[in-house]
Amino acid sequence: MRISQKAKEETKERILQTAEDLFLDVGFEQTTTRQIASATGIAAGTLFNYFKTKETLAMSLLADVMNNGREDYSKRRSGEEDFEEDLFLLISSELRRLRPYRKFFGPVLESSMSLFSKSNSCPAGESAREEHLEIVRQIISTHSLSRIPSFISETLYWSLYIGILAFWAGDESRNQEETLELIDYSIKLFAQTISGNTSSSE
Amino acid sequence: MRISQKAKEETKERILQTAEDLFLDVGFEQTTTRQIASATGIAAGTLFNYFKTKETLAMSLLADVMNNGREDYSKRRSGEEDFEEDLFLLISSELRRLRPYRKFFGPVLESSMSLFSKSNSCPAGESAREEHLEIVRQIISTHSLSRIPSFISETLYWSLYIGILAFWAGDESRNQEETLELIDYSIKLFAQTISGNTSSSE
DNA sequence: TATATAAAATGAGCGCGCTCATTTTTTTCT
DNA sequence: AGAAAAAAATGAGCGCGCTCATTTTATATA
Repeated sequence: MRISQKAKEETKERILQTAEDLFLDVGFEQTTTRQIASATGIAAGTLFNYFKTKETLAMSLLADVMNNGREDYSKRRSGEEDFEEDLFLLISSELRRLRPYRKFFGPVLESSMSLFSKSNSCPAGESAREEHLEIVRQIISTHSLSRIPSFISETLYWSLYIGILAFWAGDESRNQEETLELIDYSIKLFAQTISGNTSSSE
Repeated sequence: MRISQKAKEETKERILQTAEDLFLDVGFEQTTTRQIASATGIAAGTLFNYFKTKETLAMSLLADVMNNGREDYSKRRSGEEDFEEDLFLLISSELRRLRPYRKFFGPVLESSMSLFSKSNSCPAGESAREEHLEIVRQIISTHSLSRIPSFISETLYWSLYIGILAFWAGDESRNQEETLELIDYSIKLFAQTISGNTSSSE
């Protein structure tokens, strides 16, 4: 059992590596699961013993990368940041890691971390979202008190966050400066809402 | 040419009607293009002479409905509304019309009006977005002056708007009260950003 | 080591969205 | 009306993601 277990792990790694290469090379949609399988040296059907869907495979790849980004964030964080700096550090840490995968990021996340679909049956995507949101919750609770329902603040945050990712994926401005600007505004906006100083009609 | 033109229009209408029935009955993904074709009384391939993709067909359906919503908005608008009321009227008018299609709204919009993909080659979706944004631009320009770059305000708005639609599509609270709450907060949030009273760090 | 059992790999094949060479229908021209 | 040209409908077939009955391999038991 020991040997086989290890072998399986290795195969899974090999699939991920092959898929990454192909996705980067020819894109997500253009890469077929048969290509991935044969380049890995396994049968077409075997791939699906390791990953339920092509989507899941890709998301698994990207979730890993985003996890790394979140680890970077934890390490870089000094604890002295204010609310907005803290959020900025989180998001920019993720984006830094995601940079090489920008090319096929859009198509994958569209369906995997999408705003729609209650349970999209892609556990990697689900947990990536949950872990990201958990950090955001912590940032909120350490830095301020939210007077608004948590389902509201989470939905608002996730909308803005996905919006940032989407914009970033297609941002052709030099060094993605426009993305940085968008992040700034998004965070400022979110901070204001969270802190509850709604200026009109209450 | 006259006769055939009219016949084509009718066929297109019949396809749309059949598709609507099937999408409502069994859902978007569960309905096959072959089903739609045969229920309409045309060959499988013929359907694609009228609509480039299954997606386009569905989006065409929904874009129509959203156009109606926007017409409702224009009619209901008194001109006395303030900025936030005006936006609320726009969004709620659309949602009222979309209500019957909530069931298959999510899956379709996910790919058709998505935040990702620069040009998704679904003209109906593209123009629905453009027309919606045009109204928003007008609302902004009549009610206030925006001090922020327009690509920022549009991106922010669209993120929030898509977030609302997504939440709404899955909102099981009585009368979608939670959606109303989300709309309120989203608009308030957007209004603050637009008006430029960013309270911190400038 | 031989046998029984469980785990993993396999690839033919399904149903899907969609294409395109061919056939059928409609329009135009004399 | 009949022939030529243009437009539209057709359905066999492609390549895709994915399934599943079968075969192959690894493990446990004696």
